[in-house]
Amino acid sequence: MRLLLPLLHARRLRRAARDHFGWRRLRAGQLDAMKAVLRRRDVLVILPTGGGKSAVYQVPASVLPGPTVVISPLLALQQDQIAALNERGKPELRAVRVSSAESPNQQAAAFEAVRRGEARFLFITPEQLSNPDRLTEVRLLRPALVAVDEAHCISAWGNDFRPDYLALGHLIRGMGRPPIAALTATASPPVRDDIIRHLGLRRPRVVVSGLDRHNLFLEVGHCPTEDYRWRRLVALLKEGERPGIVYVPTRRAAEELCERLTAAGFPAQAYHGGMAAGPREQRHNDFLDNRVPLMVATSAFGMGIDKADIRWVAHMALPDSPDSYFQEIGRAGRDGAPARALLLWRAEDVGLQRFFTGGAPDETELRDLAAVLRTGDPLSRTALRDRSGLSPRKLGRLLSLLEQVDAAVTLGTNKITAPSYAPAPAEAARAALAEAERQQTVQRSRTDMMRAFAESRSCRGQALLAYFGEHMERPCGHCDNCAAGSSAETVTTGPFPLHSTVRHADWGTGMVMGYEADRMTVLFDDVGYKTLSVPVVREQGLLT
DNA sequence: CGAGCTAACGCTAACGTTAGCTCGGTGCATTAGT
Repeated sequence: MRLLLPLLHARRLRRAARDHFGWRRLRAGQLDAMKAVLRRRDVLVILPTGGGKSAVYQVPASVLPGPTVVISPLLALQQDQIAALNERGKPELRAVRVSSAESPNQQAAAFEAVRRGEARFLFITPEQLSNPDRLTEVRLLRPALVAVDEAHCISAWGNDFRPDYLALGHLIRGMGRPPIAALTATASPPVRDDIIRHLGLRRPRVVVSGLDRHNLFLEVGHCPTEDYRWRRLVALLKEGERPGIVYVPTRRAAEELCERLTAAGFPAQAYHGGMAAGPREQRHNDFLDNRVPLMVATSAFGMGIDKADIRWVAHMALPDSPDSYFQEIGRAGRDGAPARALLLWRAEDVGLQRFFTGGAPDETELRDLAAVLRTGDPLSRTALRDRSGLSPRKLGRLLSLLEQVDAAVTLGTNKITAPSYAPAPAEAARAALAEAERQQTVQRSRTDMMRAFAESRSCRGQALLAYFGEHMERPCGHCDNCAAGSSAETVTTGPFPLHSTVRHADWGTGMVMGYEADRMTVLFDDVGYKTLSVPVVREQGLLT
């Protein structure tokens, strides 16, 4: 019986995929992950190409005895996902949502539909769940599964931008701790660790597949001047392939480049987070429906672009990390036809990334805030803002740091206080500062890796995969360096096995991520990614 | 770090130069006022 169960699961899943979704085949990675979900195991799924990632939770959810809560970061994205499920017209796939876009009546109706079994999926944001009453309502639904879509947001946004992402593990425990399926298109080992740690995944089944995009040609151009960068972009546009996405670092650059391109005879539209919701949605849809051949956008344009025939993605600045870069170029060529990723970078681009990484927080402000939390009653965010005089953004960042060093805790009432085991304010401030520095060091090391990738003369496919902790035996054959013949033809290995743990006198312990020509990349716990020369490591015994 | 703006400077006045400053990404939810 024990041996039979997996077979039965596989049959049930295949039948559900066929009956509800019309899919006759499931990929190996997909089926493995689905079986794990059905066995009520936590899973972490990393699948770069769009098609089929949602299926990993949706197919098992359609046969599970209970509703599935889908935590998804963007309301627009939720809307598309819900529409896609409801269009199938199957009762097993009906989806509803609770968000600020619904009236209290609509929200009540959504919960009621799930309670009655008329809806199977409840879409919701982390912010909604951080409301204790809301969380209770969700718990009473007795969800059979929680799907965390775009799970890399935990790592990318949790620390400063959307702090409720960091609390997701607690929130899911608060809804009775159903099994969790975390899904993302890209997650390097430190991002995976963040996801597993913050969600509190228990011995998760990690499924990684398809990181090497064979049909995606990787190309990097170093640009000494802004004018050269423009000319390289124009050269790409003259080839005439459409549609394409041009990523720029700022909103202003998006507007300006869009205008300049249009004036130069390449009709384009701009997209960024500062636009009004109406035109923004309009442009998004126009792009999906082929009414916009060129989109000039900031990183706001990304998640939720489910379009298979994007022919290229160009970057007009160095992205902040290979994580972001891989996520953004991954939107090209999902149909499997040849597509291109062109990175046009200047050394000056790094400065902007340094700004975005943020400076060190003020130790005095941290200490004062920690002191306020320890004296008196728990306070709401608004009260804390009045008391401390800090801006909402800054207060959020400091609170998040203090929470991470056990100097602050958010209560069920959504009020914040210091726990009984909190360190003294001075100690809390010191620890929070150290934590902030650690996060910045790791982020800077990611930017360093991005720059190293841009400057590399070796195979780019290998370099990217090594960054994501995967080994590629031979050069990829679909990057500029391979085409130029500068990628090393021999299989490169070194003194330590891949993924083995090493120790460096100054940088502490780390994991061997990969070898590339005579260099090796190590991911250190405290200082992030470092690239070392293999001969030097050998001669001087740098690592043990 | 760099772009782009403003004000001071020089001193025939007009306007060119420059020092000093600010700003720069990603979104949920909520609220006050039409």
